[in-house]
Amino acid sequence: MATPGNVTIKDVARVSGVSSMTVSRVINDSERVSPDTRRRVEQAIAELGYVPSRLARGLIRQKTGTLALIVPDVANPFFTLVVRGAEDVARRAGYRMILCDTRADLTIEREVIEEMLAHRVEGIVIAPVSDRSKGHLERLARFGVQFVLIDRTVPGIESDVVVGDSAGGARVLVEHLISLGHDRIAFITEGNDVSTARDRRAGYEAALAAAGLPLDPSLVVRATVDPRGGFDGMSQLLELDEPPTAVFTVNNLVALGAIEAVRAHELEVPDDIALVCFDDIEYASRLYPFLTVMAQPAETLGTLGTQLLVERIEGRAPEQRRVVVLPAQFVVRKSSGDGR
Amino acid sequence: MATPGNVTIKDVARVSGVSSMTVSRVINDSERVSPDTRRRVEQAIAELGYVPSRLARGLIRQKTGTLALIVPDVANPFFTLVVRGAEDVARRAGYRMILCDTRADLTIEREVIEEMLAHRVEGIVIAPVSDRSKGHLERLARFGVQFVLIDRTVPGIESDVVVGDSAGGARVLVEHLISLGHDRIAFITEGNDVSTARDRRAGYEAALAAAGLPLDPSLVVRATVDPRGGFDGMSQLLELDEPPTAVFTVNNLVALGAIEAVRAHELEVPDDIALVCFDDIEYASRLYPFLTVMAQPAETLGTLGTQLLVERIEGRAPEQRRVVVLPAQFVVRKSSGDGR
DNA sequence: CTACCTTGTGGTATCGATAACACAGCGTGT
DNA sequence: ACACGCTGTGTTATCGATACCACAAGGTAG
Repeated sequence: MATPGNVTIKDVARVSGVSSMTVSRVINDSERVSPDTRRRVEQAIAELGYVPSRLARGLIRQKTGTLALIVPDVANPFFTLVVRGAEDVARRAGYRMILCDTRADLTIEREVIEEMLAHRVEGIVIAPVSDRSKGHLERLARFGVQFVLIDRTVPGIESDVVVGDSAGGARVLVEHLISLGHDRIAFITEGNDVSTARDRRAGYEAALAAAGLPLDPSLVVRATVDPRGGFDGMSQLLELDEPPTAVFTVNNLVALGAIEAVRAHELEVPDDIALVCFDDIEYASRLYPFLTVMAQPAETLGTLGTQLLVERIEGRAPEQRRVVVLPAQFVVRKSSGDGR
Repeated sequence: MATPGNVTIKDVARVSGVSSMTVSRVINDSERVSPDTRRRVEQAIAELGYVPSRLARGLIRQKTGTLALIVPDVANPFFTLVVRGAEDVARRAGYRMILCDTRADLTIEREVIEEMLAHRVEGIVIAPVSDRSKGHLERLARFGVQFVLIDRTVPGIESDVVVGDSAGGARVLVEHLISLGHDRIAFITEGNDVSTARDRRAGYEAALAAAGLPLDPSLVVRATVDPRGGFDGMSQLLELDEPPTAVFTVNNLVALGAIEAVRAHELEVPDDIALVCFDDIEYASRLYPFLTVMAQPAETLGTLGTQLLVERIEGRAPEQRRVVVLPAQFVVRKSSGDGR
């Protein structure tokens, strides 16, 4: 049997005895079609299993109905929720969503952005790798493709933005540790060229300063944002002459690795080291409500980011850029301990 | 400044003083272009920021370089890994991947499949909602779109398939419970129209039969495959006159809910109820290695499924369908207890 | 009865790329 | 010197849809 993959509007036209323009009108629910004709055309469509090509339509209409979502790590439970939210809003708004995982690699990010330009996506929701993504983003702007930054800002890029309150959240977490009596509090973070890391560091420093605690540079260690980085970072801290009594990690995955390092040193969280971090791990917390976290509304970052994007694409957005800072939720569990 | 979004091959041709065919040849690395011409064209491309449209190219070439991945729940850590694997292989093979989340809803599945047909994706990797997806899949086949089933088979659909060993894995899990002395072992599962549920049930029954244990229908309860379903299912079991002493759940999310139900009844896993399930939860297990699971190679399902698909699209696959059953890894942790 | 509008439909150009073919210019073997 | 082949380039048709304009048939106003 013939594959209907190559059934075109002309085939439908021939079978139903009208021109392709009329078929097009039926497909697009345009007014000017007599009920009788419409019926005949619809029947032909059903018979032939015709599906209009979005390629051809996109080419002539100059819009594809496709968006892209670019994140650094889909397997991070935080971004997984972002993905779900974004995908859902896109579908409801009548758009398809292409997912790209950059693996936090600037080169891959550049490549996927080029790909998305070639695909003529109408807009992009992106959690950029770092400030160094600026070049790619400027290229997007020059190309005339709308985009919304989520989770991370990039200095010099004036697009719509949806982020969590990193500075405020970090401050609350660290103040919590201080209130429990800690005065040597470390921070395991990633490079300062990622806005969330920068902002969380600012919150960390602000909390220390407000409490009159000194800022000890040896307590701020830099790591990759995955369990391995957390492991290495925590190991480094534990080997200091005067190790910290509490640690704040820049995100959930780093915290997991950090805990593993603590255990590897035959110590325990929170008894020997108190721990707090950004971002919850939904399913882990259900099983074992252990980590004291600043839980960001991940799914909302995805949904809201996509909504702002769609509004802008459809010209329903104000000219002014919109910067949304979503509050995070402070969830106290065991890992921060009961104090010293 | 003009947005280069509408820079076409003709603009490049004009600027570099050649015909668009020559530009096309440069873009496609075809041989027959003099070094000098090539240089001029490349410079014009750079100057104008030209990016060839995949729409136009796809239309004329009759291929889009796009695949689709359709899963029932991207937020399930199992499928998250599938997504990562699939996305990665697709990118390396030079394809883009559109992600669709059906939320285990047959209607949404039908819609997204139609969308993907309209997009003229070259192939689809799909974890179908259930056996009732058969109609959609037949439509795909008739349309001439290649697809590979992952995680779940569908009776009557003879495509390439990559699944985990559900029957074998289930049997091992239940035998483990039996070896620990349990003889009232329950199974919380989903509808029998999902192949994994069916196969795991077969494994469950086989293990009981092999041990000479009776099959008590009241110990097999049906639930939705999420924590809520697990909670409800376990609650139902705990309220039996003679509750089970051990429970096998059809997947990880169901297990989480089941545990919550046990706790809600002021009982404990594994002391009061032993628990085993399919599918690990990577980050949860790192934090708290608690669940005894049959860990499927989720990322491999994604990578291998996509590889098979690409091979088939590119005509490098044998005519014969390929059915790959990947072994799962049995990981004993605490939730199954030390026996009675 | 004529001018004009509305309705339903068709014809043709077009979106941006490539396939298929054509062809000019030059080198080469005999 | 001629047929032939190769190199580099251009011309035209085409992919599948829609925009835009044209137009016939019938209704309505004056």
